[in-house]
Amino acid sequence: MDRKTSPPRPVTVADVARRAEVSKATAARVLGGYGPVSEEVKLRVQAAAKALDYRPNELARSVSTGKSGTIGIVVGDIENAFFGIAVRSISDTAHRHGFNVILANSGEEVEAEKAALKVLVGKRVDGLIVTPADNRTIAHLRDIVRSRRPLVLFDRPIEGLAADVVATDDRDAAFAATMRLVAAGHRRLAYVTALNAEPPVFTGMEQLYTSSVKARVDGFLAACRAAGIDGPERGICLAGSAPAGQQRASIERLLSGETPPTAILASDSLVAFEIFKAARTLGRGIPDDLSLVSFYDAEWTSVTTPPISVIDQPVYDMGTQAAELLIARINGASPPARHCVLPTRFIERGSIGAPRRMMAAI
Amino acid sequence: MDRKTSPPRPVTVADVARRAEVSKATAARVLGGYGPVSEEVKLRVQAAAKALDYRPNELARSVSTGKSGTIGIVVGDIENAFFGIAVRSISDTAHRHGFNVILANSGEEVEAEKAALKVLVGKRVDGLIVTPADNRTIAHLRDIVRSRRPLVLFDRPIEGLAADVVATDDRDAAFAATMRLVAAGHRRLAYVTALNAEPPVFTGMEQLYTSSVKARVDGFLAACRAAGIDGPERGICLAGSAPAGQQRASIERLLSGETPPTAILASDSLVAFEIFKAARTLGRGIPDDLSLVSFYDAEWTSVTTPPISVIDQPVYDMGTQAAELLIARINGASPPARHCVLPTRFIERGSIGAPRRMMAAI
DNA sequence: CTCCGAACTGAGACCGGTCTCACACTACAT
DNA sequence: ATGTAGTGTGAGACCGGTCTCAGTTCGGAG
Repeated sequence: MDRKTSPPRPVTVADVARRAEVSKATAARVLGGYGPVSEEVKLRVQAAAKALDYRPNELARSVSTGKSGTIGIVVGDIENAFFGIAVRSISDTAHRHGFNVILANSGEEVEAEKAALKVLVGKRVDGLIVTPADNRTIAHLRDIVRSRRPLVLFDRPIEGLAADVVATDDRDAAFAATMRLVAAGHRRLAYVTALNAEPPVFTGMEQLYTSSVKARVDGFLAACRAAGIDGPERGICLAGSAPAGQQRASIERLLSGETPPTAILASDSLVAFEIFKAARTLGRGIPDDLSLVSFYDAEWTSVTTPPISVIDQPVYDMGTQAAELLIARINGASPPARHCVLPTRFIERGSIGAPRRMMAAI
Repeated sequence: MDRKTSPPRPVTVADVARRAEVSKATAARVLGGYGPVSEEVKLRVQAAAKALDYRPNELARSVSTGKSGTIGIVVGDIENAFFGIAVRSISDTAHRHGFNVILANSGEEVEAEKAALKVLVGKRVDGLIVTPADNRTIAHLRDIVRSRRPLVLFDRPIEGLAADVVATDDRDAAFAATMRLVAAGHRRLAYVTALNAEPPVFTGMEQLYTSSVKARVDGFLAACRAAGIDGPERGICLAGSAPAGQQRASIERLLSGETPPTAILASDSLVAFEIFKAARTLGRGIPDDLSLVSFYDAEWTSVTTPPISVIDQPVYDMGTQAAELLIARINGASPPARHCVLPTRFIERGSIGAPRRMMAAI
């Protein structure tokens, strides 16, 4: 009967070894499950470990093996359901393969992203999954690649970076959705994204510092041009994200302009949410006064009146895919950088209508 | 000009020391920022570190200091927006205090929770924030407390466990919300939660294995009794969670019964979401045929027609609070276990109406 | 001019694991 | 009997940091 006094100093292999009356090496073999040990000794050590309530110190293990059994995730914002599910999916897959997950939030800011990466590398994660906040400053990502630490870019490719990528067919999806709006008769289209810009006006593609958004805008513009709409760039609205208030203001300004758009493509579900609320506040009916399509099939989009048409992204699959690519590489695979593009699915609901005549003019 | 060959073996203090022509101890002092070092040597070491692109190995640091600078979070389900925000808030607060976060998902299963805890303890996290999945099996949590590792229970208190708790006034909130429904004239009330039970029928309080739900049901029943409603237990529906299909089925069964409830209090926003959809599918109008109130002010609840009345829980604050309690303890504070109860707020929207006469009868 | 203490530095132990190696000891072929 | 392959074990180096402790150097006080 051993008394259960709480040990202030955690139990180590040496403690177990002493109790089992074997050498530290032998105890370590049993506890670590690696060397050849006789059945009898094994049992004795296990008993000792149990009696002392031994808990292996994974950190010490990692420092001597060089593997941490951990993968790092850096996302823009966990609050965003899109990333929430991605994290869920990545962590499910990771656990299935015996890995753990350290999570970091960049808040879509490069500096935070850099800091997070530094910490994760410091913790010697075996690999990284990152949604890069800004494709203009990527030196820190280059460093990761150079140091040969497996890296998977999630949702946002970066050209010229030799890392695996899991993303969706953003350009095509945006193109198709825009075409759908055009087919409904719209000529005054807007694309609204949460990107920040100073001043908050679209002046050119080089402003679009997250690659997925860039691809989407590209698809949007291409569709507009294909439809013979001129000056579609004017419809691009960088609504900003930082303080929520600012985004709402941008959106209300967009909707209250002299010639407001009759149809909007929203870059993510948070923006779409703001648009939906703004439309309601301003008394614009959907789909009569305004047609709306959003990226990502967020929960709320299916229960509004009318429900919102969306471009569904297979987030869960994306996460699984990303984790699997990463883990394969961690386990030694080293094919050239792969670029996985997963297909999106257009879900038509009730938010698309024909533009009103009076508004359709000009 | 040092050529930038990628070093397969990461750079260590010893490498830096060699290059700076000082002892390992001195280099470590500079790099770790702890001992007295002359300005000149400091610069030399820093230069060497930079040239070699030295990245401190936090694991090694942790194993010798005994502190990991990391806190572990175990939540039921990150996909759930409630937990998403909690995680966000905890990780924000943690970073502010120089801590990192390791995340684990229990999927609301005790076994997974145990496993997660084991891993986190293995990684020597400095403290833990946990939403216990089941208050009937808590030996593993007891172990944590016994080992003196700081632990904060999030959202779900466990009686008799000497750990800090951050939760909301669940009983009061449920009581008040129920009273509101009663005041609207309802006599056939239901409380729907995602808990699993075999068979899926409510037989007694001891079935309610998550403490927050227990408190809420308690409040619900108390309110019903106060209103003189008899047999309110019959209104308690354990809809289950595991396969989503099962939950929906339970809810549809509840709504299609002979004497369906005229008002429902939903235990979380996911359940409410299912109820909302089921009501729509079955052609029950809200609030005419059915009044609905949900715990947690999820995004979607404000944009439905009608919008849903909710019991708003200050999740972000709860997270911050939990993280702060934990960090205080990690930093040495050791007051007796505290129980922080944060107030909820009832947000009345359009989902509460009077019961129809014909349905109100009996 | 000596002595004392403060400031700096290096040697080496230590944290808790892994892992290499040498040394039994057995067992079986020669 | 000897060779030899194989198994189990212990001693101790190692991983990459921290930290103690014993010098060394230097300035200023006595």
